Amino acid sequence: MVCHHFMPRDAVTYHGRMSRWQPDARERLERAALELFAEQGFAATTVPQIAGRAGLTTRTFFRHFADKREVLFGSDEMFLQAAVLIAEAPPDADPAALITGALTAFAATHLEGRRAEIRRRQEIIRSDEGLRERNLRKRDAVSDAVRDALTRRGLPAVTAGMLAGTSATLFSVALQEWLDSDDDRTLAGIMLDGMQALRTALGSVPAPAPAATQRP
Amino acid sequence: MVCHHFMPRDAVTYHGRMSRWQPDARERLERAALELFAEQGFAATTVPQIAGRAGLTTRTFFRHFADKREVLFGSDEMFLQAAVLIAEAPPDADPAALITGALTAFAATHLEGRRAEIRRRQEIIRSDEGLRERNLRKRDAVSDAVRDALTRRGLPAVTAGMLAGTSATLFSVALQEWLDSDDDRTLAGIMLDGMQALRTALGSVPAPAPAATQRP
DNA sequence: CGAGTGACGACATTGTGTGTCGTCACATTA
DNA sequence: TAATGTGACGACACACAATGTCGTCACTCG
Repeated sequence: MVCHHFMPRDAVTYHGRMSRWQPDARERLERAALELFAEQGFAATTVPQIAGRAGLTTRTFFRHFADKREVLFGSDEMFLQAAVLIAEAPPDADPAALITGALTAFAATHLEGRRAEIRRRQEIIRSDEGLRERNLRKRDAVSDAVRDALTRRGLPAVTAGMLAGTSATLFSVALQEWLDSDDDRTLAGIMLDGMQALRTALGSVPAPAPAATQRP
Repeated sequence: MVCHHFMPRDAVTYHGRMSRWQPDARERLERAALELFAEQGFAATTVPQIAGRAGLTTRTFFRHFADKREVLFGSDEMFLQAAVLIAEAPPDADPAALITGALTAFAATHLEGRRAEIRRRQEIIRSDEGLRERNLRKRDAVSDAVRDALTRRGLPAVTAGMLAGTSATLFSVALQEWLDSDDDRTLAGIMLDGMQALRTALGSVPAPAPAATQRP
């Protein structure tokens, strides 16, 4: 019953009319969460803390993000664009080249050049089990999208699944290597190297006998 | 302050001395959870319900499982045995054959022949977002173990990472195909097919020019 | 000017997960 | 046989996550 009739907190800078609330609620929540996670860790910060720092309520936090983890992955729809690149490529392109092409293009657009920033984010994710799970889920969503794109191109289900999974692996391994390295190797370069490494490791043997039966 | 001095519920069958509590608490919890999940879905069943059906308390449930999801993955340490197979193989074996060998051996030991049972479990997992996440996390743990095993064999980091990720993908894709199919194809066969499909999809082109630059 | 919409605050409630303590069967040792 | 762990569990309390519901207000659009 006690409605405080909130006026927007001190309006230091505003142009035009004043809304009842400051805009950018979602972005404010993301920033506040990132700060608090860096300061005291993910598990130790509560949703009320995040909302409080953003000048909002707990309920509003959950209106913008499905759960506490999601605030770190909220602006990640862009990852699905890799699948779009594959779907829109010329229909006769080689699948493997398609994948490395989409991945390197995506890297050049969104990742390349901001290694420090991404490294900080990855550090937070690595620090918490739940966040690692969510990260895997996001990766899997992209893999699913890639698989569908490849399937629509006429590839058989198993092939599409294997290629999609491989692309997710390639992205993940290359990203980790890129973040761990101190020199200025380009992410795209690491990706090409990774793909080549897999090719040689896999192609070295044309699948002879049913492999040494190593049963205990 | 009200301790009920619980004696074990009706001891219909028991041999030897009677403990204060029935044994197999963990197994009882797993069975009760599986039943309830099948009856009313994962999200709709609460931990108190599970514990109640098992004749235990909520607190005891969380002594055996870290969270509600884990009750479905509790007896999965066996998956790590795939990594052991790889680590113990002769040091000069081919990495790719090593992976398919370990995977098919594992499948033959634990999966092959109980498709219906595994299908029921997978159905529950597929029905809930949180369970899918946890499933991915388990898969990733195996992948990590495989990567370490390959690294200890002297493979470079990127190659080990790519091969480990590929093995996880292969397992996942093959398992899904196996569960979806009605005929009696063997899981090991599907795995070999999947590996071959990836090989041809990847090896078909020796990486010519830097791939058609498909930048929007 | 009046109805609709959308974003938010306020409040209540359920469920998850944890800390803490007491109880008792069992094993160990004196 | 008696004293002393130890381990598994019940009982209780509690913080926090997440959701449902309602009221308030600014902003539209007719």
